[in-house]
Amino acid sequence: MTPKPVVQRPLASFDQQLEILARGSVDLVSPAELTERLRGGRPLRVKAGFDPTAPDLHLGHTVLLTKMRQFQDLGHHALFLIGDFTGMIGDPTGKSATRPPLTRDQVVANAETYRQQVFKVLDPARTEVAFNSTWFDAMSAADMIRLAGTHTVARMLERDDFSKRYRSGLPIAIHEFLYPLVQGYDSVALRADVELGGTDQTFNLLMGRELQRHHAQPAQIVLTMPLLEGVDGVAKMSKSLGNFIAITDTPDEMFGKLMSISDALMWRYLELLSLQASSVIAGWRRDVNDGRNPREVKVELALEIVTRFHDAGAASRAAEAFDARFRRDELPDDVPSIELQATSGSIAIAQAMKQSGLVPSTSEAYRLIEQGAVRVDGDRLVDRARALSPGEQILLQVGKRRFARILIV
RNA sequence: GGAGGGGUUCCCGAGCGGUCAAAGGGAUCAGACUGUAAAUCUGACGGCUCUGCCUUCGAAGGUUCGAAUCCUUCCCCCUCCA
Repeated sequence: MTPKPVVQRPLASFDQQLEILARGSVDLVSPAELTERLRGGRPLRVKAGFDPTAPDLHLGHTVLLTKMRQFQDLGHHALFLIGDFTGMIGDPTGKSATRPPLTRDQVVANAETYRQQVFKVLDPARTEVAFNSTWFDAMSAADMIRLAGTHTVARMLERDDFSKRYRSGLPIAIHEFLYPLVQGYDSVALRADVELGGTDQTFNLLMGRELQRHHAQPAQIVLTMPLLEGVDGVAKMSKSLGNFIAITDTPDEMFGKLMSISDALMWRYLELLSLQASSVIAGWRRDVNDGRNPREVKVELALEIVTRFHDAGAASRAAEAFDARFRRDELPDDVPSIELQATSGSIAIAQAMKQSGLVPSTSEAYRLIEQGAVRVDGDRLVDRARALSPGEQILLQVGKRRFARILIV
């Protein structure tokens, strides 16, 4: 049987499409079903749910968005679902206490922030933003009970988190059992063909399949993506660990952070964040094996990501600024100028460092001076008692990244 | 309700009357080396008016020349039994 190429942008064979869509994924249930649905030629409805809190996205969140974008580039339709109703339950992770429900205004404000950030990755023309309160607010208590009646406690206890808690005698509130059902019902309401999620979502995603079957819909394909490691390469990227690259980071910050990741992590980032074809990335890998400096590949990655969240001009400027500063040891062009008052005739250098915000304490300042980390007008400072007099103007540098022009008045 | 164990500097974790600003590891910062990579080496890692002084070891009192270390009360965690 010859598939008719009726997908809107039939760039690739179905096998190639499958390869693109499965790239980086942990689980795909199932490849055969996905291929079959791709062959159907209809743009697929690809759903991913997002928490109505935490609208400050970092690259970890964009793994799913990037995957959605890959679907879009093959002609499919993204369903960006904001779980404002689900937020009342809070995903049962067992670690945090029940979250306080957000107000309507907060949800609306967060949704707007999402909109601004998310469309750096997604194609707005092929994206539908939905709120699950739309259908759940309209649901009666009787409807909810019917929904709850579709599954058993035993079935719910299959979920890893629930079974662990049950076994160790930790509490599971009744409403937590509703979470997978609610999320699964979203797929029914949206008539999702595919749902994307992190590996921690597997149970909930599979629940969608069952509920769709229950409602006489074809079961959605489930695609889970791994959690992205942070810039330290160890823990998952998270705001609280400080190992994140925010999508609102400035071009310079973003470029610099990407250049600082390890070579091993670079390949991971390319696989999960880059829209480059796998064949291109494989080529780079061969080049590096043949002796090409991995740094050059990292520059490609940094350029692509900065371009995505800012633009190509910003990316090349960031690359240039990075080279100037770290390869040619030039000064950054945004050195802050600070005026300091010499209250008693002069001001000690350690004091100036603290007051200008270059160090948190004078103790820290003295330590850094003793370690040779401080430069005044480009020369290493050795005299820890160096005093600055009114009228004096110096360029102060602490380590490789902290700079200030100080004027004493 | 009963029995026991514990709260130490960002995190883990030693110390159990003076030699303790407090071992060791992690994280972090700085220097060296580099591709601001990794790895490695070196050093630092409470504060200050900085070669000395001041404040920390759950909280408040007390004993002592001297307490993170002993006593009292209080607060909070954990384990076992009921």
